[in-house]
Amino acid sequence: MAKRNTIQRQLVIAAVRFLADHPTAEEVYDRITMEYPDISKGTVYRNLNSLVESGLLGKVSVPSGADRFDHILARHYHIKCIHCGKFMNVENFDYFHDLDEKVAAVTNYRMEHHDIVFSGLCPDCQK
Amino acid sequence: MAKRNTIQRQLVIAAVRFLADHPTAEEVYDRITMEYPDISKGTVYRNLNSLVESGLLGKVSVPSGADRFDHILARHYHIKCIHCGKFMNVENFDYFHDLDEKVAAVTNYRMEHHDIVFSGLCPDCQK
DNA sequence: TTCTAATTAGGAATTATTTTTATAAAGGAT
DNA sequence: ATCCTTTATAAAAATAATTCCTAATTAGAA
Repeated sequence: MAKRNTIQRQLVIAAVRFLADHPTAEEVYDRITMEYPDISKGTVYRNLNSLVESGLLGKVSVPSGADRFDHILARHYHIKCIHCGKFMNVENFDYFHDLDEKVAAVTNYRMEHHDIVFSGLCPDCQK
Repeated sequence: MAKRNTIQRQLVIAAVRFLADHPTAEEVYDRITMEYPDISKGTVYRNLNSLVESGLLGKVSVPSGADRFDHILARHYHIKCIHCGKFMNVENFDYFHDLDEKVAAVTNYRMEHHDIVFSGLCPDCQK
């Protein structure tokens, strides 16, 4: 039987798209409960992970923090400010499409993807 | 005042070196309690993070799992098997020393470092 | 449609991970 | 030795994520 397109599933994906900037599961939950207070946190977590498995959302593992979810599916990298914790996309920087292949050659893994997280001081925090 | 080199601190760093392959805080704690059962988990966490701040250990944020600690200080990348969860270093692959600089140029961050985690099927799990 | 079986949600509890807090103890400086 | 600061312990709290059971919902068959 196929995956069911429940109201909760729609709410989860809509919330991630609305929040846009890599919300955590908690932030997605908070957003949804504003208009649909009866959803349970377990449901949000379950749907987030299910949507990631289906390839409809991305998931980013963040240093010192909860996992974040991404509505942008095109491959890209992330950057985190070591002072204020701000987490965002690296814009104007090309994805290394051949990197997986290169590392596959030296590791003998069947490569799926790679993640890069940069850490540094954001312009605001440099002041 | 300088950092004190306590027994617990020595035990923590020795355990990470002994375990070698990116133990989690829990694994470090388990290892130490085999010979020194009175150490508390809070102490292990505190010392691990303190050693990371001092630059004596590395810390790696792992997709879907607890943070891992690394006794190798030379910059390198990591790879995780999406099937068995095995986590290891990428050997024979050069670190991109100029990558931080390039991304700093497009983001205006004062860059500190970057982490790359590859995900794929390890040779064993391909069978 | 209506029925049926499988999936999913709800709600709470549980597990996992990490940090904090309130003492107590210990090391270094004076 | 005395003072001051750092660190340890132990427990609790905070944070993050998953699991369990039952009831409700949904997709697809009839």
